[in-house]
Amino acid sequence: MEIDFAKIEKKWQGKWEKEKVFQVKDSGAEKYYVLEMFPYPSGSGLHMGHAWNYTIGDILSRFKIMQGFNVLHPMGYDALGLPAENAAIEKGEHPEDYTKKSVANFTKQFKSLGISYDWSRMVNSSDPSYYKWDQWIFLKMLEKGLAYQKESEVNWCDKCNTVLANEQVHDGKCWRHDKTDVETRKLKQWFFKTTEYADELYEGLDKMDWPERTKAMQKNWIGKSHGTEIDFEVEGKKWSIFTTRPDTIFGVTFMVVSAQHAGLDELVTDEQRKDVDKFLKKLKSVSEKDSDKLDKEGVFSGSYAINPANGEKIPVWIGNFVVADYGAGMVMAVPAHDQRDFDFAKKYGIEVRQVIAPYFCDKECPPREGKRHAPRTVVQAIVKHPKENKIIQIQWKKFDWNTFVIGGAEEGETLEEAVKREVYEETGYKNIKSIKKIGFEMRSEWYALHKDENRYAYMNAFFVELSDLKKDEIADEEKEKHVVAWVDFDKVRDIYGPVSELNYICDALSSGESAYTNEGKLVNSDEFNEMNNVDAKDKITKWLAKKKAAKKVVNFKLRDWGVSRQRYWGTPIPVIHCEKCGAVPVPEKDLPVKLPKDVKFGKGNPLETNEKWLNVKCPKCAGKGKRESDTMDTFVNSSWYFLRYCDPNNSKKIFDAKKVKYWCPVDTYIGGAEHACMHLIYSRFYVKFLRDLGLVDFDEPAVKLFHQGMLHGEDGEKMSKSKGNGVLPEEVSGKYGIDTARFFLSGIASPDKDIDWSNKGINGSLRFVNKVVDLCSGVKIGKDSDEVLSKLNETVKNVSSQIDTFDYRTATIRLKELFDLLAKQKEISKVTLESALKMLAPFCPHVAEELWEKVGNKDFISKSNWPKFDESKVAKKGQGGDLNEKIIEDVNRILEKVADAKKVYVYVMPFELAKVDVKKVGKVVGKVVEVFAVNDSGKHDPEGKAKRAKPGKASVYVE
RNA sequence: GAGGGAAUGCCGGAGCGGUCAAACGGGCCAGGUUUAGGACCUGGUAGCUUAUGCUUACGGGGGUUCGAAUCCUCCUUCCCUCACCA
Repeated sequence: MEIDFAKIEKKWQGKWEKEKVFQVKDSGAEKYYVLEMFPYPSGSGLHMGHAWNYTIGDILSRFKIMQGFNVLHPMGYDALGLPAENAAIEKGEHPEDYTKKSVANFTKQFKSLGISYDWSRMVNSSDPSYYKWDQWIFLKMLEKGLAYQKESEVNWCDKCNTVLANEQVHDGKCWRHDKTDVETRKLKQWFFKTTEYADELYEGLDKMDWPERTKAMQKNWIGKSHGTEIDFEVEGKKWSIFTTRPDTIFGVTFMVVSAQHAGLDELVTDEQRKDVDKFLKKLKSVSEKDSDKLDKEGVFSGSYAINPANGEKIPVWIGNFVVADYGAGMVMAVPAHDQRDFDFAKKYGIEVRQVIAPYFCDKECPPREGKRHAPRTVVQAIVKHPKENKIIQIQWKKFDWNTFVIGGAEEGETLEEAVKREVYEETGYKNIKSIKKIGFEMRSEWYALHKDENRYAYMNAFFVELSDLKKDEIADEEKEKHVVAWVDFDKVRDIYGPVSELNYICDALSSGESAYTNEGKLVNSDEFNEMNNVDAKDKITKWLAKKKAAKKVVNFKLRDWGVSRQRYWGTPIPVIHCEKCGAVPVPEKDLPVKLPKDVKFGKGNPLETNEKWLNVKCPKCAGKGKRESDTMDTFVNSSWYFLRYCDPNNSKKIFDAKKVKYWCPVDTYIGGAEHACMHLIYSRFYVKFLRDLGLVDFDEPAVKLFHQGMLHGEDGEKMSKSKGNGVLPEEVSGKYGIDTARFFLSGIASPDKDIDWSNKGINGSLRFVNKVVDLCSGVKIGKDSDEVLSKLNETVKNVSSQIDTFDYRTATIRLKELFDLLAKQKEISKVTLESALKMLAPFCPHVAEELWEKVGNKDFISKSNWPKFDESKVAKKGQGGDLNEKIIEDVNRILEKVADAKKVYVYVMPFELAKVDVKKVGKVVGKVVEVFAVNDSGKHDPEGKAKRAKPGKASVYVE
């Protein structure tokens, strides 16, 4: 039988619409809310990639309907935005008309895809009846102090001709124009206080069933960090400096203030003014080109700060690597223990003061209790051969270890002198070319077996170059102790005996000079010396707090959301500026503030070209007023649209709280990962705000989030008009049928992966669909074989859970297997055929409806009940079936392998399975066997041997 | 630099402690059908070899276990996100 895809698609789409198959009521059975991110209706229409995105949700939605849920599956348009306005500028078409046309076109295309949307609930954000509520929320935010205006440096994209939020700046470029540098401008802007919810936005993530990477991205973006605020006095003014490393306070040798800091001027002294101006000028000219590759640069401001820990006076520098609006915009620099500070200090010759010593405790000979020993200073020297690439290894005769040249420093001796002396004493070499310190002083602790005492060493490593091999005979006493050997420099890491600091020394030697950022013991830190630096963080904070110079704080990277845009096609901000009263909110009864149609596009903000709209009376004093001409960021519109779907036509309220309570939160939300830090954070913020207004009773917009992958063209490239690799749903539909394409795409890979379209590949799916059609027209209805029954039940079981977890790929495979088997049968029952068709329905809805009807049904398969499965009908393939039997089988097989065991413990889970017949098990092998039952918490497992016990499986422990 | 994810035949990808490595698709090879092509059907696609057989194989090294593609650990490589956040 041939199938006319175009014909049946039209037929069933018509029927679904006419019979309102997918329209839902706001009550009834258990609800399920499937949502795909609503699209921006562009003029170019939908391509196959879009179609696939929405199909992913459609499959889930249809499945949930058949499972008996009351499914809300709506669609709408995020219709405000720049492209419409740009089209207006380029083609002279009004954004409103452009949008209307695009929406109509999209809707037509959507409908021809046969997706299970309830079109009666469509929302369109460009409709005043929608954006009225954007304005209403704005007023509420204003009321609660969450919307505010401030003059600030903003991100400006020249191509968009408007301001961007921080989230919309990627890599210093505009998120829409990845070749356009974002500039900073000073403007008076409206902000939403997202920071008010920073902590909740951060902490809430842990509890959410969202993809790890999305949660990680959001965490990263919000950037919560615990630290200490330490007060430094700078020229008589208090600066609260944020740091996560209070333990390094004694190592602060300078301060760095951001070159962009607002209070910079006050810090610059007259003598330094010239240098500073020069520096700032240079920064400006560089940042345009390659701001990412900037070196750390700076200039001395002339001011000094007082370190509250020790009263020291330290210089304040101006640097290009400090972020102005994070923390205080000034940092305390500890060059010894922060790489950036280190680089900066080296460049400008500032002191590097060590306050943390790398600490090593010999694992093989750890210090013993009660055997204290006073610390002593020890030097180690890597001595290099004057000509060859070799170094000296001291091989100790009495103890089985090798070292570099090593020894204690004597009273009154400098470290260099000690090195010289030790080299001479141990090796006899007397002409040294250079001595170079390696890394920082260390702390090393071990138990010296031969002396029965603990050693605590202040260890210093040196790199020593000999100028020649002239040497004196060494003392007999030394000769007895060790042998001097030359070994390859490359093997430096292998030639050393059991001394734990080796790796640090070698790393420091090979990487050259750098800051030490790991853990260690405090040094040069007064009363905190020899304390572990991690413990010291808290101790020092408390100590400073007592002096009223510090407090523990939590800091966030997240900034407030700038929502003002200098463009036309957005939601007008409902504010009127009055000379007397300032910014006055438009009274609620006057909402919506509609966009005037009569404006001029081209230069500047179009809203300012309509004088009649612009000039109004102040609602407060009735004096002269001017409307706010900025509009809101379009992410405002998409932050709450999913709530409006629950009650889309309400003209009195934003929505009926009862309806939202029934439907929300969204159960499964599907959309691109690119929104992880924009739309998804904003809508979480909105939900929290609306919750605190008492309008909703949940904390997060969506229970589950799924990021679909992108559908690429056959060449593996992103589908685009310019590349000519786009695939249009209309064409596919005509050639293969939209259902065939759905089935094909479902079967390529997991829907969260990027996949490539393939004209060859779709043939395989066409073959399958034809096979199913042939089966339905040719098969003899009769009885099922056991094999068929088993396969059917197994398939129902698998496919049900696979659709739930978006494992569409495996589900299509199971369906192929099932239909393959059915096609081979002489006869099958009608129930079996129908069940198989039902499972096919979410993937191939039109074909399934058509065949459902062919088989003799009058109703819709889309509304039929999802088949149930019977575990007992699934054949035992050498396993399965009775768990008890299976476990006995398992155990016996294992026991045969471990024939020489004395005693065998068998663990089973869950608890109920303890009824495994012990005798039966033991008899087979003739061994002592004990069976334990284990529950989930590991109880009934006194010896902790059953860690590996898994439900339905036996775990064996052999003695 | 920080965080997240991944590595399995020619390719896309299943498998998530024992039954079982390579399901399922694509590609390729051979045979059948066919005037030919397409479509369709059958078999093959690590090696020995042609059998209801053995060997080698799940990025690499260690480990846990009676047993590891699967769990732990280190390393290598790749992808994504944020990156001077103190």
